[in-house]
Amino acid sequence: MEPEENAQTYDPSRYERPSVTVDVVIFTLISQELHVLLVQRRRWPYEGFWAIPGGFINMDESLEEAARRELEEETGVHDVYLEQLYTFGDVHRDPRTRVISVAYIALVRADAQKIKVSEESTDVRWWPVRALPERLAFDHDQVLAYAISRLRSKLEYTTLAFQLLPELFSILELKHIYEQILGEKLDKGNFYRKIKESDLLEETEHTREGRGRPTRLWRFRRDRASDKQFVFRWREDRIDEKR
Amino acid sequence: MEPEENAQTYDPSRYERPSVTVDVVIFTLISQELHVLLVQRRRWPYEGFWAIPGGFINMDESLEEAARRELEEETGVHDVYLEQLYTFGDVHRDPRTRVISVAYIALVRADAQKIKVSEESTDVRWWPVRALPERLAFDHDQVLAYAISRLRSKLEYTTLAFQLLPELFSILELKHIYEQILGEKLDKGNFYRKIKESDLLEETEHTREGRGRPTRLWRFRRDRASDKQFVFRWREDRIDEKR
DNA sequence: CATTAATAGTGTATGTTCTACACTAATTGT
DNA sequence: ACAATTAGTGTAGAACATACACTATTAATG
Repeated sequence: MEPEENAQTYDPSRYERPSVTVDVVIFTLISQELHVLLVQRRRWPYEGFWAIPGGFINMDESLEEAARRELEEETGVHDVYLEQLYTFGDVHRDPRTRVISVAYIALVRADAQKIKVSEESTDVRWWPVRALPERLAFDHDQVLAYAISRLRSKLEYTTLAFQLLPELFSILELKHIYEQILGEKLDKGNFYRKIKESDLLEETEHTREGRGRPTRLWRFRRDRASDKQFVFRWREDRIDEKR
Repeated sequence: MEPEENAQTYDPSRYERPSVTVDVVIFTLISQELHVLLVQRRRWPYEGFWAIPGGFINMDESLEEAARRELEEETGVHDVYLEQLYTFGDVHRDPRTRVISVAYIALVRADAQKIKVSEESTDVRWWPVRALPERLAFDHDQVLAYAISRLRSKLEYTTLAFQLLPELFSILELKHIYEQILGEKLDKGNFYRKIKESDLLEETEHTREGRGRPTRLWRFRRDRASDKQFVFRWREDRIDEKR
């Protein structure tokens, strides 16, 4: 922000500039498993390799606007959770030219599976995080690994988990997600108490009927918790183990 | 990373490019108080305003290399803690042209006060975080606020505070740093107990004599805690306020 | 040599939160 | 009626946090 300005007038053309792209790591939950959206490259470099979707930034849009645009181009979905992850800028990460990539994480709701990823199309696919392609294009292995680790740790002390759930869900489903992510069983009674105290859920009239008492469905109250704010956390000491 | 490539050959010049700068928010402790290094602008825009030091990225250096270069240019110091903070890219944050800034945080050790900031020079100064200039240049108020908040929250679950301390320090000095950054008084007794339990400190034979009982000096045990790992935390509920 | 000032701790009562587990309640299909 | 399933409540004990009073050690000062 304070370049060596020796000239009287600022002349940006004096400086050679890198390209700037925005890449978006898009997560969703498909049948209780975490998936990520990848696209297959059709030309050099890394032809045939899978890559994180992204594109050049336009001069008239902010970084986040660019990320949302990419996201909507790829999935047709808007109104999703979006967060800046990290900026990758190694000199030779793209063999064509100097490219700096601002990476974002997006969480797409499970019920928003209207996602326009056609089954036939071979070049855009949801990949389960547990079984990813061997080697991604560019430095995208690194980007994706970082995105996953960030997601895991943030799920433990933010309300991010709600962003992955469908609009309506039961408390036991919510508990199940937490158990999946934390890798341990949680006490049912304590879970009910905590989630109620947190005041994060809004009761709905909807139920889902089955064998026994109908499942009551709830909705996440966005107004009660911006994602910047901690509200709900399990096993505080687990926070210890990361970052 | 996957621009719309319709041409057979990739031609980067088709895209108009933003400038990319790296800004470094440099913190240190001066007489037990947290300070940040700012530079005063000498020309339009924001002439006379204080700004976070930074500069354009060169085509042959990575982001982190650029940050280290800036850091050394400003302070003459290397071997410091450096961490990427966030990338700021609003369209009109710089009135001259489109500028995207990758911001870093640097923590400079207190005993490294060989820092070449001359007292006479009016245009580079350490500012106490408790008494910053009213309004910084560009969006640097926002950048600095974010840096401080990140520093605060990371302090609570990492061993970052030790990066600010000299090689040898007393327990009360350590407590003082925590108080500075957290902005609240801590209980002496509880502090002693916790820091002892944590097993993070190594006793040394050194003391510093003064009026009363000599101050015992300690050393941080790097082996016991990488900064990625939680080890020491105060007031867990404060974690709420971040990210 | 007593006093003072500073660091370096210990003790403990009280309150808050976590944890485990037993228990009750509601609703529906069979 | 009863089995199955979701939906809770109650509670004792453990663990942890907080506040504050107290003791101990050492060296400079007069």
